[in-house]
Amino acid sequence: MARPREFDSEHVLQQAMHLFWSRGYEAVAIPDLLKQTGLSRSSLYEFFGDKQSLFIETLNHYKHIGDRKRDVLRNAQSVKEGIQNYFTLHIDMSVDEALPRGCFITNTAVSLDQVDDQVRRLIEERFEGLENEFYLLLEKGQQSGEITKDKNIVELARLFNGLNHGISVMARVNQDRLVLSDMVNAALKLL
Amino acid sequence: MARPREFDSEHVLQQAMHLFWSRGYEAVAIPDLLKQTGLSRSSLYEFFGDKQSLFIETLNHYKHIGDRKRDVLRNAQSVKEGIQNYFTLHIDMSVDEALPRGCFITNTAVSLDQVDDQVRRLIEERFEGLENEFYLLLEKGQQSGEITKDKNIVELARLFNGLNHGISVMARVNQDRLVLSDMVNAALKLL
DNA sequence: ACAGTTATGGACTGAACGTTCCAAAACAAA
DNA sequence: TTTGTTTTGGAACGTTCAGTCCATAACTGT
Repeated sequence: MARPREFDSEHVLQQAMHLFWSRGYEAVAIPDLLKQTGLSRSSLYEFFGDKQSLFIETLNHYKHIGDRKRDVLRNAQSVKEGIQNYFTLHIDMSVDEALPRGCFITNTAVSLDQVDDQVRRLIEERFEGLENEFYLLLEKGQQSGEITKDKNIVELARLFNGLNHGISVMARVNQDRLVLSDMVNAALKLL
Repeated sequence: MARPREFDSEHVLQQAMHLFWSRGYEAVAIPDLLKQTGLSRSSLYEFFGDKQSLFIETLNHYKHIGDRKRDVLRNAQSVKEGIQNYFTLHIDMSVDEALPRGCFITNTAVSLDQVDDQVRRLIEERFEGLENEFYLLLEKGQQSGEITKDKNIVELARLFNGLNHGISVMARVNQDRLVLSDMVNAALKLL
């Protein structure tokens, strides 16, 4: 053992994530990261490799946030309640003043042209994963009888997935909770 | 009169728009613009001011594309047909290989944190405008009797607006037309 | 107290950034 | 052909970028 590090890597990832989340990869400069995280230049490169690697680590860090939302779907008592609660939480977080606006994954998806394969796969996986969570819940609903069998639950899962990203985009422009929840209220009438 | 310019500004705007659209403002460098448009450095600065001004001009140029889609809503014979046709065109363009993926306005909205007020207002105006187009069509539908009066058309207009941006995001990740049109098919069952 | 090890601060690098500038080029009018 | 005007090519500007490097600091184990 020797000199101990002066930073907490959870805190560093959190701060770096907030920067990338609000401004995007390109618009965040190393000095911004140093100031926000408190790291020295050497420590950043020593422990996180380079800007790209740190970015990927913050994306992975963000998964925890997404997963906490998905838990609402997984633990739902009913389909309607589950989807309603999921989107309530999604909207709450999208307009939370303590967080950057919208969704880090959605933001990154939009800048996908200039991103390497690892990031691309991460984004694709998260997109597919969310659609699948909606599908699984709807499928359970059909088995329990809550959702009639004539409903096309593949279509519905895809709509909710699309709506999720639509809300994330809207939240960057308009923080009016009512506008966002109106979208959900309309869509819920399909169930 | 003197030396005539060697470029066509429509063509320049078109090419520059494609660059900004696919990569975003930050990721496009001046040399990229010069190469793509064929302009010389001096000509770019002489006629378009600076990078930011050129960006705004390309955003305004893009409005024509959006307006062509909105015409489908404005000229619709029925609500269902209008919205169906709008989204068919929207999806066609979102995955058109001759165009950058998704929607330039949606992309820019996501990077709104680092954009000046002029761009912000332009984006907000386009967002509100599209929601309003949906609303006006739905209102006509209620007057004609196609849409029952018990439907909350404010909610519906907002849902379609959100869906529009959701599709734009999805199209950056997944170019499968079926996935995108499934979203629309599900939502159309609300009418 | 000392030796060994790891973390940190800050100077430094070369490349790329957006922007400016001016001499040369290319035309119209005389 | 010459004069006047505007466009163009390319060099040059200062700044900022991501990333490297090393002497020093700050600890642990002996």
